[in-house]
Amino acid sequence: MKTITIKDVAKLSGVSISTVSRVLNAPESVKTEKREKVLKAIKQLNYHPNALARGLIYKRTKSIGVLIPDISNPFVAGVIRGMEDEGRELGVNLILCNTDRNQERMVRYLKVLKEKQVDGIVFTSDPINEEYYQIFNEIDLPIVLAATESREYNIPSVKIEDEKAAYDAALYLIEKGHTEIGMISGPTTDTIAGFPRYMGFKQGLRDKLSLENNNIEFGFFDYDSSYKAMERLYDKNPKITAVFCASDEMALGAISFLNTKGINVPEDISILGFDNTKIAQMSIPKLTTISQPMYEIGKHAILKLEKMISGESLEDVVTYLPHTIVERESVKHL
Amino acid sequence: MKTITIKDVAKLSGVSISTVSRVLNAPESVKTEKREKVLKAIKQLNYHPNALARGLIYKRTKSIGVLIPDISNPFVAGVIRGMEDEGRELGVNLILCNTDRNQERMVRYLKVLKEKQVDGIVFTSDPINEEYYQIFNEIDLPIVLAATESREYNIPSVKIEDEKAAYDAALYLIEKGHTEIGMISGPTTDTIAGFPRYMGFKQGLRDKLSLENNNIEFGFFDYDSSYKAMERLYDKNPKITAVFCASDEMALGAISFLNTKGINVPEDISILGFDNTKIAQMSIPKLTTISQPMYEIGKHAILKLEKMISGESLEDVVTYLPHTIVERESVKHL
DNA sequence: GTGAAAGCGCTAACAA
DNA sequence: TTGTTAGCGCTTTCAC
Repeated sequence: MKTITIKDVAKLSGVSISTVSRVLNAPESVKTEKREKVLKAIKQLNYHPNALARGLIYKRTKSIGVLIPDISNPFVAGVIRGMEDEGRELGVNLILCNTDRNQERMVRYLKVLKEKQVDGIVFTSDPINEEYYQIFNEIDLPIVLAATESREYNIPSVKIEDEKAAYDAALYLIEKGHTEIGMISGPTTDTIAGFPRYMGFKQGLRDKLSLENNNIEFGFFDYDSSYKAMERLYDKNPKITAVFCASDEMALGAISFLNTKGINVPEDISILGFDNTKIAQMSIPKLTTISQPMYEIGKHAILKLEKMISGESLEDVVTYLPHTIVERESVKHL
Repeated sequence: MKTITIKDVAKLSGVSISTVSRVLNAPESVKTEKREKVLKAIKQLNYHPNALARGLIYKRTKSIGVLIPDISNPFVAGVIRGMEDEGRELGVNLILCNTDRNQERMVRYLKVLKEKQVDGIVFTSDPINEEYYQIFNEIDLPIVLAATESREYNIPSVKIEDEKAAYDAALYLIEKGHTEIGMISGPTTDTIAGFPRYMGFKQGLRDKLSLENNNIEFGFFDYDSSYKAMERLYDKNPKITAVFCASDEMALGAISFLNTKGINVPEDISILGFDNTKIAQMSIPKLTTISQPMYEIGKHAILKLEKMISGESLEDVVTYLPHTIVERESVKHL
């Protein structure tokens, strides 16, 4: 299968390759008659310009690399969806890379992305440490963080205010009449979704209930660890009437445990989730949850990255998108 | 930020660019001393070979385009996960394209993928019609279908045997003692996940129960339409003791409806799902479901595509991966 | 308005 | 073992 090039088009239409190039890039600069001939030849030969050759000249590939922990995580998938849609709008494609939080793998990906001349990188969802920062630096590509941030290294980012969201979560539960409130938190070593939500929650209770809350157990944002955390929490304090979970999946784990004990949600215990992924609408009961604008986070991240790539200045390096509380069925007003 | 090239490395290490190229591609053919010098220069300059220039010569980019309906669909995400992992193994990257089943969008994507010189395409999850076939033909790139197939056009594909899976689903329910069985099917116009599952199910009941089943309602594989379908089904025949749903999400929709009626799953009515996505493990009750090997489908698709790209012959154009039944809690043995 | 030719960064003969 | 050079497919001066 011979690859057909601009030369073939030129020959068939009886013009020079420059003219063909012109009808591709500045059609008005070519006399109508010739232009038509060229266009016809392009159709006839089913010619597609070679983006590699173009990229070599333009130094822009309209491709960007996306580093994510795992595409099968619904939250991540939601963010990616927003990125892809915005990418289509802007004519850029996404190269997907699952890191599984494996640093070595990330370094390898970054290397091939650099070689493939991607215009930029968006890094999603994971905390940034000194080492990551070094790696980003070395690769020397525009980068934006989506659903994560890095104040100390001043990398552009898009996310919600997690601490405030958790604070609001606490307030919401209090408003609903709860005073004996528990939390299933992510690990506090997680500086994005763990620690800030933990802190925000505690602060909310301190401010409104003047109480130092110790009804907190920990898991890893997933179903199983949360199931067990709920068990511990219930053992520790069965008088709890509401628990705030640091992710929707955790909320489901908690509900599942309570279900085995014959404890009803929300009649006996209220559950408040976090994320508002699709499962929040499909569980029984449907989850009341802190909604993160996953799709918007993705869109904004791409938008911001494009600005960086094209050298525009950013209005704000760190942008916070608003969270909301989506009320469904898992929290009861006492 | 000047892009540094093979020339810079050559100059710094005092050799010709060919030598640099050699240490990159056939290190043993270069004398140790020079090789070390070159390697040192590469490190020092933080040089990354330009994959565009390479691709221009090799006619191979180690990138492949992935056309999916929607990444936020957990089934699709599972398949993509498998593809990406296999891709990493083989050193190829995935360019993600959400089509939302929009043909125009698909055509545009295919065009830019062609221009970007991807080595091949994997098309996921949607039925193929005459028009699609034409489009694929025109683009003239190796293509494999994942979780879909096209017998008439003989396009290589990887999926399960949907009809047999649905047949097995019917048999399973019968084995569990059910005789009054319903189904919530996808649209029969869907030639992949709709019609075959519908047919397989009916055939199962015919073979084992000698009965022409009419307890079938239709939805679009999603929660809401299935919720309503379950309502219709229950109105039509409240004596049903089991229903087979054409997707896990549908199963959840059905369960949700039953729940509002105070009908317990599986005590009063058993529910059998399809897919075995993550939600099947997180619902109450946990879903007994027909498991599709999403991850494996993805891996195999990439493997097969790579074979086509490298000109190897395929053992089988159409490959069927085995499905299994994962027993959890939503089906009761009568 | 159009064509010839240089050059993007690299690999692969071909010489030496 | 190494260097020189042509050429991958394209855009872009620079003449005409």
